[in-house]
Amino acid sequence: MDKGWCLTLENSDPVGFFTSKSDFGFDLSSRLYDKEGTATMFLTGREEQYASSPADERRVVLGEVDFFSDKNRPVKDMSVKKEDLHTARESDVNTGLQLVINTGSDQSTVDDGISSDVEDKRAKNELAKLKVELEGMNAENQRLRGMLSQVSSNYTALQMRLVGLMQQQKNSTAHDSTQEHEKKQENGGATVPRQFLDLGLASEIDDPSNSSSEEKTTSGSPHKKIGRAESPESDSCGPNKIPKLNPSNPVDQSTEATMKKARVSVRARSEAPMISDGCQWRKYGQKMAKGNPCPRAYYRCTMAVGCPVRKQVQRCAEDRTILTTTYEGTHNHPLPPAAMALASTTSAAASMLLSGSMPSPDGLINPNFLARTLLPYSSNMATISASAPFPTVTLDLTHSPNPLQCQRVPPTQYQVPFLVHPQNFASVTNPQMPQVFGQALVNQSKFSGLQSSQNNIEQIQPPLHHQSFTNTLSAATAAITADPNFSAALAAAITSIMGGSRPDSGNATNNTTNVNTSTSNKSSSFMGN
DNA sequence: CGGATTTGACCTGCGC
DNA sequence: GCGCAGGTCAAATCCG
Repeated sequence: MDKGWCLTLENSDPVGFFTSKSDFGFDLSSRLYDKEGTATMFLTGREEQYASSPADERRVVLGEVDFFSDKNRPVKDMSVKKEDLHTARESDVNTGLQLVINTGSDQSTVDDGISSDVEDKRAKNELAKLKVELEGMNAENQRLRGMLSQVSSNYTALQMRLVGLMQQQKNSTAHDSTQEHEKKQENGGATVPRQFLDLGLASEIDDPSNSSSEEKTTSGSPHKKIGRAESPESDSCGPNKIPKLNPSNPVDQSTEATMKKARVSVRARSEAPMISDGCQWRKYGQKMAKGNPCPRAYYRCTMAVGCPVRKQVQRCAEDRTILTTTYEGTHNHPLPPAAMALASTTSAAASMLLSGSMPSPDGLINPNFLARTLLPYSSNMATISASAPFPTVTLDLTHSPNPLQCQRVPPTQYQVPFLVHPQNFASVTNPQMPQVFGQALVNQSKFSGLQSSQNNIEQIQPPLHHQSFTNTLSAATAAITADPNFSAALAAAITSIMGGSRPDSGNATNNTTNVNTSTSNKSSSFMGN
């Protein structure tokens, strides 16, 4: 014999037996309403003993409880909107009366004064709480903005200083050497600082040689032919030149080559033919790529003479709203801080990818900075691949932003406002230079109304700094506050990759780690909440 | 007219 | 060595 609870309707036969009150499926402190919500029928629970065997129908009533007596009612006259419970509970007990159970539970709108007050108070409390949270986030937002701009300005200053130092070094070596020796000094000098400056500032070291070789190409007569064997790979950052000039250092050779090849790829949804990334680009080619009906366009940075940075833009074959932009090379010119954040991020990522370790301790591309700068994409995916032929960092921005971001950023046709929203000034990336984003939309005059001439750059800069940059930072910092976990995840991903394969060791194999904060991903175990 | 884009040709690297 | 695909060049063309 078992003891249990018998549920009965008022003045009717039992409708069910349960081993405990909780098994009723709803609060026993209930009354039943008809569809109109008027007539009530009390639920009554009786404690009974009954046979566990179905054959034995005998029951012994031990006691009967009216759950609606004042003594047992948990909240006096608490009632619940009938619709809620109708849907939720009607199936639990089939009374055959199409009754609606009123449990007196606390989840619902209210139709009497007391519960109304309680609900109001609770709502107000929650509202106040949210306000406090919002204020906190705003404060953090402001703080991060300040940090971001400070880092940007620090970087710019440091970069300019480095340029000056390099120029100085170049000049001093030039005076002391023969012409042939000069060349060696230039290139040799380039490799030394790079060793500790890593990718971000390495571009500056490349500058003299880059500029000189590029100037040969660009500043010369348009009809002057540069030997084909020389042109593409004879860029100072090209892998073929270094070994000749510095054959005694194979490590540097491979590093140079890898740096040249290191790429940062950004996938984003955009209707525009090209996402704005703060740089000025000139299209120099277009090619049909195998396996993709969409042509691949080739662009070269024209913000400075001889800037070796190039990018490829191609639409995804599967989803043509997705635009894949791949950057390669290092800028040889300072860029406005407008787009520093993300540029630094990808720079740091690429740097780590290439160096096989966390960024140099100079602080420019330290993990914290990486963290802050990558966070705008926190709800998206960063894929870092060391697969051949080039180590590539891919920022996949095609995933939906997380709810927080949705709330903070007005919806646009783009999913990633920070990157491709025309008004927010897209900021994309440079694989190696922590300063690429800036002057976005210089080439996107159809969005901004700005012209894309060199002369306008200066005109553009003030609004960049004061308006668009602010917008960008807003978006960035908003995203930062939205997901504080992403940076650590990315750093872990990079470290993970580096642990498995070092591109500069020449044994790059398929070794891809995904950092995905928006969807579950088996390969990113470090992103668990 | 000057700068940007287009486009066909050419070069290079890689796999077979 | 050959063919293919990716990447680049530069003359032609477009456009403001």
